[in-house]
Amino acid sequence: MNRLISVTQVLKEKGIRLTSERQLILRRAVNHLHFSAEELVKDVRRIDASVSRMTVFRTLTLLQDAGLVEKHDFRYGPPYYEVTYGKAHHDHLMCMRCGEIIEFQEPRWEPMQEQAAKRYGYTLLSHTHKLYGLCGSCQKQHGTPIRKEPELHVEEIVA
Amino acid sequence: MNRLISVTQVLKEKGIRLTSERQLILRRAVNHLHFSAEELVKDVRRIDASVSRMTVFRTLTLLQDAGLVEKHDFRYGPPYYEVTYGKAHHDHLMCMRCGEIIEFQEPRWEPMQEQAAKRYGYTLLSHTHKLYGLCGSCQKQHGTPIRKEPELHVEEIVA
DNA sequence: TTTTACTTGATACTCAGTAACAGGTATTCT
DNA sequence: AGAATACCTGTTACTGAGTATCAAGTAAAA
Ligand SMILES: [Zn+2]
Ligand SMILES: [Zn+2]
Ligand SMILES: [Zn+2]
Ligand SMILES: [Zn+2]
Repeated sequence: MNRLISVTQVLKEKGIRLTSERQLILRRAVNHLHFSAEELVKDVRRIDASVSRMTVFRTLTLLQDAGLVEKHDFRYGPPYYEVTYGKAHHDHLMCMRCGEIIEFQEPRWEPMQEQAAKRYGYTLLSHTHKLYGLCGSCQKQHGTPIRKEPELHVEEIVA
Repeated sequence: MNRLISVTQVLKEKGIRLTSERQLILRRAVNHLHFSAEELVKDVRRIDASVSRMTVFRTLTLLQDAGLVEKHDFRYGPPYYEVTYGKAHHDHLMCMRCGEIIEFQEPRWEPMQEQAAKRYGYTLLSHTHKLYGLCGSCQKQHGTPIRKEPELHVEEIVA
């Protein structure tokens, strides 16, 4: 898996020790697209139950500080994490009913945000832009109430 | 206070009972711009300690469901609430150091988001767009580290 | 007036983490 | 190699931002 190798590479360059726990956590993280912390904990512990919840959280913040992982607060469901290393900037579109998350790019917006910030004397450092709606198939299910807890589309274990 | 009157008006029209607790909570809420739930609890209880935390939370969700209040998850600090009733749509710009929150409008973006969603077969229902950076005065303070917990600019009590 | 519905406060619990701390591993120094 | 040091880990306890439950109180409807 290419992405795993390059991520571990970056960690080595930053002098971050690559313990077996961290390796496992990384291996599982790059296998998901958007995952909650608690999901990652379960996923990791299903493979090695001796790895503690704490270590998963600690590794997650480590990776965030190293700029490899980003945390996204979506309005529905828990915060999701994403291994962004090697991916181009993108924003997110979420279905409020089934929880599907689509990543999209809108290059025209990016410079406009910088300008907006400048109008108020700010230097822009980052931004989040999230769209919420109903996906094609969920639009058809008129009767069903909107679920607040989205299903996650998590791949099967390929430890 | 005009805004308070029109907000209570809307609640009456919706058949929501306007108890004394709710009146106090509303009165305090419209007095703040962006406030955390816990702040509102303290603020309300400073005036009437018999009002429970629960009631404040319940009223807050009540107001959200009625579409009068919006919750904003900013990346730094706790979630903030805002009485949006009577205000035009706007997005937010936050200083990562001092926590200042600026509301701004960018009418050109709004239709573009609809289009972006449509490209993926989605109907857009809402969105959040938040910019993070450093305000003018915080840009000058190079030495000081970036604080994660922003100071809140809360007005004095005018019960 | 009696029944019913809504609202409240107290208490307990959950979820997503953080903090403190002691024991275990690596790394570095001598 | 052995000692000193730094880093990493698991356990336990705690926090913040709520949610769930439930009994008692209050208001509205019949
Ligand atoms: Zn963007
Ligand atoms: Zn859907
Ligand atoms: Zn907008
Ligand atoms: Zn500032």
